[in-house]
Amino acid sequence: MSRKRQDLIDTAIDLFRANGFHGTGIDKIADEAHVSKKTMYHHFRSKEELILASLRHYDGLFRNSFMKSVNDISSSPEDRLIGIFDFAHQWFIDNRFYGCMFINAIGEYSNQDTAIRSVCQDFKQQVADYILELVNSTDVADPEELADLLALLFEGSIVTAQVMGNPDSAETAKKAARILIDNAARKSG
Amino acid sequence: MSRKRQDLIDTAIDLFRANGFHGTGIDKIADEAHVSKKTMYHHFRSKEELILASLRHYDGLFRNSFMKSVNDISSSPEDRLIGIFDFAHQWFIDNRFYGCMFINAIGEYSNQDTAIRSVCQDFKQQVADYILELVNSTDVADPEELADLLALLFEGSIVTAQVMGNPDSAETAKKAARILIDNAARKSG
DNA sequence: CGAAAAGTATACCGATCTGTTTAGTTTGTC
DNA sequence: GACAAACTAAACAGATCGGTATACTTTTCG
Repeated sequence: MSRKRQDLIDTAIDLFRANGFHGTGIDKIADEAHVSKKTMYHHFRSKEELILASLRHYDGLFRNSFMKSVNDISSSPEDRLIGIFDFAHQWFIDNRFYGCMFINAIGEYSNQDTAIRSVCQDFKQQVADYILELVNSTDVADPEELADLLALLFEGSIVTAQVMGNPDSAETAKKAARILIDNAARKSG
Repeated sequence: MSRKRQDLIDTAIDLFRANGFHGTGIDKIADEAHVSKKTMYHHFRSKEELILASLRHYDGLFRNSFMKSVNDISSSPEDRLIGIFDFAHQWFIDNRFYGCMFINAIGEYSNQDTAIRSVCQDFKQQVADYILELVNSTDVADPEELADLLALLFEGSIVTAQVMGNPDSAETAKKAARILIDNAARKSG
């Protein structure tokens, strides 16, 4: 993998997150990455290909950081489930938090571009799968249902933090998560 | 209020929702509204002013429809709270559902444009206020907290429906809402 | 009626967009 | 040390962007 190629992806991720996809031009990405436009079009056939590569790379970065953070919190599956929202809070208070890159991408390409939609859906699905994995390690009657509920809270806290500029939505979600987990455990136990 | 002006706003709302804000050009809006560009710039100083007018108008339309639907469901505050998610489901199954216009707007203008951000925040705040109003009519120990939790579920279901193309997220949110409302009532009663 | 307001179509402006081309330079490797 | 791959800067294309100007027509209303 080329160094320049990776520079382009890293720069593109930063710019897309801060200024959106339509709001970020090819020239600016190439400039900021200190790469000529020709080289950029050598590595990526089009802007859409660069967008897709950026989303895929960010997918890996994010999920890696997410899972590592949550797993490091505790060895208890219950604590890890709650820990999701500690991770969220840490994410939200970063001054370069501009919401979820994949939600934003879908927002800009809702009416077209199945490839972009697909990458975003894959990301969300994998996050949901990870949450389900954690829930499966706990003793609840309906793991799929609890996992769905927690994933919904996670998404809700992201959007609320983004729109309202309020990182505390992570704490709100955590309260709800505690109640829902307790409820699921009570039914099962 | 001019007829042409309203045509522009109506058309702009449709196009912005389907194709995004950067993804929708001035020319296309004027064409589709059957209004000349000159007239358009007579009514709106700039694209941003048209965006703001569109967001404000849609705010009114949406909240009106939302509150009317929910209030029509039942006279019981508890049923109305649950009814929020029936409204959401109806919204999501529309084939012209492209997510929440305000969330999408923030996604495109996260790094600038305080005016646009402000309109979006106002919208979300007013929806939250309405939910709190409903919660206040029920007998719970901590109305603010329950309202925050339900608002979070609402946002989560919107984004999940949008990204995953899955209107059932409304039903998932409804299940969570029932548990959270029961929990809040039990504490209080 | 007559004038002001609001409308039309269309050409134009400079800037920016994605993408290509030209011509020349660096770099790594056998 | 030569050759191919990767790179550079910069000009160029054609389209589209937001926004303005020109010249004319329709509508509204005292």
